[in-house]
Amino acid sequence: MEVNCLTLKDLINPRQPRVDFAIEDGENAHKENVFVDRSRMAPKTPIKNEPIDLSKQKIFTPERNPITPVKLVDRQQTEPWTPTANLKMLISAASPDIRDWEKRKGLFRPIENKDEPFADSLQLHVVGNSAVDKFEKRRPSRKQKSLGLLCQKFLARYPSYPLSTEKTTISLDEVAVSLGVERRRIYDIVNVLESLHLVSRVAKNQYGWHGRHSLPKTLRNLQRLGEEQKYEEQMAYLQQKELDLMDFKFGERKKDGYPDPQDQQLLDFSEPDYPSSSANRKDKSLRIMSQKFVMLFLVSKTKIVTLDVAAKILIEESQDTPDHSKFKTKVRRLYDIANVLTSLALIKKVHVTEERGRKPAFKWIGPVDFSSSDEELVDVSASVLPEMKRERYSQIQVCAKRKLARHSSFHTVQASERIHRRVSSEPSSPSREEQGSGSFSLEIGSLTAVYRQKIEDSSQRKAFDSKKVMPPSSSLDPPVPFPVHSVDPEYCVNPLAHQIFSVPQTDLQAFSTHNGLTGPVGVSPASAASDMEGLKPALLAGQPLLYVPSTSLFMLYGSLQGAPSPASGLERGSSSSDVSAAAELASTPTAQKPLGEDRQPQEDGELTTKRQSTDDEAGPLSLVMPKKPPDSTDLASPKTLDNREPVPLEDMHLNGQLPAAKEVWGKATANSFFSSEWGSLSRDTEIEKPSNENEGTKEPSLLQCLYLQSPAGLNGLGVLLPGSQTPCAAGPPSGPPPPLGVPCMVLPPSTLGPFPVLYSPPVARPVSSAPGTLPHPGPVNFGLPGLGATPHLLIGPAAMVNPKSSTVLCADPQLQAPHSLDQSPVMSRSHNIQPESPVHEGHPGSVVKLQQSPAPVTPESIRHTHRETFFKTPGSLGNHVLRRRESKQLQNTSSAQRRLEIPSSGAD
DNA sequence: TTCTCCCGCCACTTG
DNA sequence: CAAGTGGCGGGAGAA
Repeated sequence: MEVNCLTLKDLINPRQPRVDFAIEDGENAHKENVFVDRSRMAPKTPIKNEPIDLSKQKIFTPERNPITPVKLVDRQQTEPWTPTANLKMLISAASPDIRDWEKRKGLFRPIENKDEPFADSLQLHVVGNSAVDKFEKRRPSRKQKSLGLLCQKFLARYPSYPLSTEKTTISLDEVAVSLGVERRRIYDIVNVLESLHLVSRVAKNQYGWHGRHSLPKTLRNLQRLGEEQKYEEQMAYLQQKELDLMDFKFGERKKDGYPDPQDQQLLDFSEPDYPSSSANRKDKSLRIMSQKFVMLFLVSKTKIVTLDVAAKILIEESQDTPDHSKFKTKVRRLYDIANVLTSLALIKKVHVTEERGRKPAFKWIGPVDFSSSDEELVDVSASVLPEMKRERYSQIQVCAKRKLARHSSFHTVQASERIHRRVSSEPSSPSREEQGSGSFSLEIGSLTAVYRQKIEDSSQRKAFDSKKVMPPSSSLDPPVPFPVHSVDPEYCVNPLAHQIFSVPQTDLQAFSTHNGLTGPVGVSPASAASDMEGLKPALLAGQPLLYVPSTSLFMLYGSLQGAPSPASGLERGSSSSDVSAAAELASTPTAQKPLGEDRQPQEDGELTTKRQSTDDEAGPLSLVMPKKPPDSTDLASPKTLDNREPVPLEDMHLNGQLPAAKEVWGKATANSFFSSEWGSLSRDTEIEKPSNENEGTKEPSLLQCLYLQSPAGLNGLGVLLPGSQTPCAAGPPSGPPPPLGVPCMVLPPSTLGPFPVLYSPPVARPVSSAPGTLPHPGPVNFGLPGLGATPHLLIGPAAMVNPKSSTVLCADPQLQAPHSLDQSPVMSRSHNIQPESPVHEGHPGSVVKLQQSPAPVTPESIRHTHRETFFKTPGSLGNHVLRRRESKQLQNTSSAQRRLEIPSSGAD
């Protein structure tokens, strides 16, 4: 006990150097090492250990914790506890996840290494100081206990796209125990997930896991509801109004402009209405809030929602008195929701800088375009929001209409004025949408303007500087230098979505700025930042690199507009310049995509979808990142994989993407965004694959693709194909080293010009037995040799790739095929082979597709991340994975899939 | 200081 | 009535 106390003190006063420690340090080092190892062992110990709350961990001392046998042992060994040792122990005992996470960060190693070899006095100090600090870092921090991280862990437990056959039930108790948190926290997660229909309550303490199959529908529905509710207008109104927190703080409602009580009532479609009949409101409160919150994003053209605005809207709807406390409470809830949504890769944190200052906000990074036929919408509406009965729905609609009627005029005028004032200068001519809708479109006028500016402004840099929306400087969003492979690290992180991310110009610029990327691609400073960060790196590793010439592409892109793409092109068609147009599309889902995107042409769906949401992104370049392919590892290593379920999304994406890509290219339309997810998802949903095989096939979708839209006419596109790729497509596993990482890249020379890119594949990947490993982020290096106009890029993944990996890749194609099932096998193939596809050759659009190699060798952790979930935390994942394995259902399935996959590769 | 948001009390629901 | 749910907001870690 005493020792422990000392330790704590030490922690508190790290500075105090102790001679004792000095000596001990050496020991500690060893101990630590040992400890670490044990910790690893620990996971195997009954999960029960985990149950301990992280929060409690702080308090608990080894002695107190009889639970973990490990500790006892450790303790004995390490009698001379040093703060470090203590911390380590605590941490390890606390949660394997954390442990892993930290390990990944490399905290331990450095320390350990240092300690062991040198037991210098210096070290002593070091230990006393830095070491302690480090330990503290290790100590479960608030971040580590964050709902977002917890949610990731939670999500990691279940397949994003479970087979129809597999019915996964979630036991709240079990989950709480396994995740080491109290059930209350699980409710928070589950409620949000439920709002999106990812889960549904089955019985007491039991939820059913549905996965993301219906997510597109749900979002579509929400979007529609949001539109009906005129959330966009409300947002614009609030913004314009600039209701400050002040208003709420003081509990004063502004008279001016503010809707009178009556109006509010009209506005309040929510509370009373939503909670379906009998259900108590409370029950659904968080769910409803979540849905509304999502709606705000979906209707927002900028796809950015500031918390204050969201909170205000919620307060209004709830008819709560707008006092400060209410506001705070709402904001808290919004954070809770946001954390979950972030874990789902649907939103990311950003900050909006306005006149008033910087405001916390979130940006929608999930699928943007779910437009579909009306009928679907209708159907969906019913299914998606169970709580919301149709009646309600109709009521809501009515309310919304009324609301609009009342507010619109008022709203419009003021908002418009204000916005104009801010933005007026904006160069871009208002898209018809904007004009049509009036100022609303400007909801975040400044932002919009900024983005627009960016787009239009040839000098992107300026735009960049001026841009008001910035990625959170903090952890999540470091303005990443061009994201290497994943466009935006943040985005990348989310790979979940596999969504296609457009590359913001800013990013591009930044990228350009950086002459070359070196080092692990994935690792960006950003990664370091947040909890997510830790994960990011892993993700990155798997992902391919993308290089996008910023400006040039941009410019080109703009020019391209002209050529509308036929089919799916509809949405895209507006392409280029019309960011706004795109926005429109986004906003008005229904009409636009009448085509039956769903099934058949997944392509369509995909194509349709992702236009980039907003202006900002409007950039011509769109990157499509399918989620990371399920890791090669998955494929490769059966073990690791098993836990997770497959990652259908990816597959889907791939399939979809390819086709889409083709179309795009063919059409020469510049921007095409697809969300393969959606398209794929829907398919999945529809088509459920009963057999593991199918899943297995899905997994293959490892590939990540980047699309750079290039102007339609680019003939000059430089395409780089890893030689291996083709082969891969062919599928011979063993063949020449398959190109894992990036099968091919097509870059318009012009664009590239500015950026010579070197892509050095990660050097040898760890040869780990693990199969296809993508080059981790680390390995990839970009250099800027001055490439000429000629094809700038090169990717040489193939060389890098291990044969194994290659296999994986090959396997992927096959796997993918299944997805493509819906479509044609050809599609699947094509995507693999893309280079081969005609599109590549002739098409103007420059597309860069990178397939990622799946991945990481080792790891489960990685794989997990990449896979469906993408949840960032790689580290944590690892543990989870293990746990997962334990978990029955999932494991089995996944394992099966894995197996299948492997074979497939073998077949190749 | 502000932003975040964990934590857990306690009221409401449900079985 | 006990257990399950989850609203709510204090208060503290992070930035």
